[in-house]
Amino acid sequence: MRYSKDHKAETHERIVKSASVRLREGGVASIGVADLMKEAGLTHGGFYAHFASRDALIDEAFVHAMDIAVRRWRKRADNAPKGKALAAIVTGYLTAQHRDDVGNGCALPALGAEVSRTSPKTRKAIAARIEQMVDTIAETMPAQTPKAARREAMGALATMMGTLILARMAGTGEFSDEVLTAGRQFVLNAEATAKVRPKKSKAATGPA
Amino acid sequence: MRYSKDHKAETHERIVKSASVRLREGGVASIGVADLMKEAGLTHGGFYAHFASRDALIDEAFVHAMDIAVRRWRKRADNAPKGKALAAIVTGYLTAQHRDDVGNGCALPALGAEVSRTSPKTRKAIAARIEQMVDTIAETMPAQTPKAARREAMGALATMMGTLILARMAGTGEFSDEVLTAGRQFVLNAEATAKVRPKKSKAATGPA
DNA sequence: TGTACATCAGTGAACGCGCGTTCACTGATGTAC
DNA sequence: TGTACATCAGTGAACGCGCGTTCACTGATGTAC
Repeated sequence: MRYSKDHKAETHERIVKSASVRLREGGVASIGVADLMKEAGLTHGGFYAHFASRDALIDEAFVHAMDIAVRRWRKRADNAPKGKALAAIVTGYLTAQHRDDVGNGCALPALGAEVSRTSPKTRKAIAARIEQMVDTIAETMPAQTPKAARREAMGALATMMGTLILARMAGTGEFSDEVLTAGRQFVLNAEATAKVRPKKSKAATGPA
Repeated sequence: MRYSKDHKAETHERIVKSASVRLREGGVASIGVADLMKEAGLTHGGFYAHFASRDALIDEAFVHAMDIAVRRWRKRADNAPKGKALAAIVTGYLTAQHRDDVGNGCALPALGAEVSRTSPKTRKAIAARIEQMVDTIAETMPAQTPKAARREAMGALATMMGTLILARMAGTGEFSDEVLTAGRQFVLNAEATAKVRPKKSKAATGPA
């Protein structure tokens, strides 16, 4: 072998990593083989020693971005103070900094719509990772039934990513900041209700 | 003139309309000049009698998609039963049908991430329309202060669009359906809390 | 230990396709007389 | 009312650029002897 035994694997990973940043920043269209190789300090011809095609790289970049996101959610869940984990998570997630750094931010708001245009295999891999995120958040939820915790986690996750997207659509001004604030409040409000209420929320067997 | 006086305007609108559907369905990358003109029953050369460039059309298509969305929110708000408007809106918005018909669905979840890649001018136009949506929803909110209603509306809007995106990322199976259900519950939970609580939610001056 | 050979990550020129854009032309209709 | 002319939405061939992909080649290193 020309280089140390895992030199190739390292190069491969370097390409996938920078692809996953660009993917989040500029979408699939922003990924160019030549650009990416240049960023990795190589020339474009060598690309095909690592990937069967541009599409194959894109699939990997999607999954990689999701993997990073899963890891981060787990970290957030682990680090959060017992009892008010969600508050800590939301506060850390819905920040102006996160809004303004798409490339290094969460994969969910960045990739959202583009996911449906990937291969079925990749879509499955992505769905599996979303489930992992949901489960991770659900663990931090104050008891209830496991199913209720899962529902709450899904709602919170959807609100967090939705808020970030909406804030990004709104730009970087006052209005956008207000969206972030509203999103934080909204998650915490919903959780407060869930904590207070009895298990079922459907029928008129509520407290009143 | 060759055709009736507003024939050109009609053709123009037809192109923009089908572009806005494709835009939501497949993103900016899916918009091809030749394809679009064919869809309008014309040949590609005529395109430049209507638009300065492909980018100019894309800008128009973005704004058009947002306009449709604004109009729909207003309709929903107007048609909703007094007192439980949000429930009606959420139930109508977070459906499997809406999830599965991206091209004719709401612009927010479909365009999300791509908005930041449009021209500053278009981004401003989009932000203005988001504000209109927020105001429309805020009107349906049970009193409180106007500011609180606005916040609630933003949170609800973010949750609805976020849920739709998350459900789409999750595919079309059971898991995805569960996401929709969770999103509906989450919005209603948050609203229930807001209704019950006194104005301020910051300090420890709460009910307990 | 030193030398010849094999390997293979990486090079860079070249290819070819898709697609946005241009342009000379067409022909149906409105207008001037 | 009829005829000649001007207009301009639309046509379709052609251009050219960007970019993914291919391929013959390189040269540094590991391995065999």
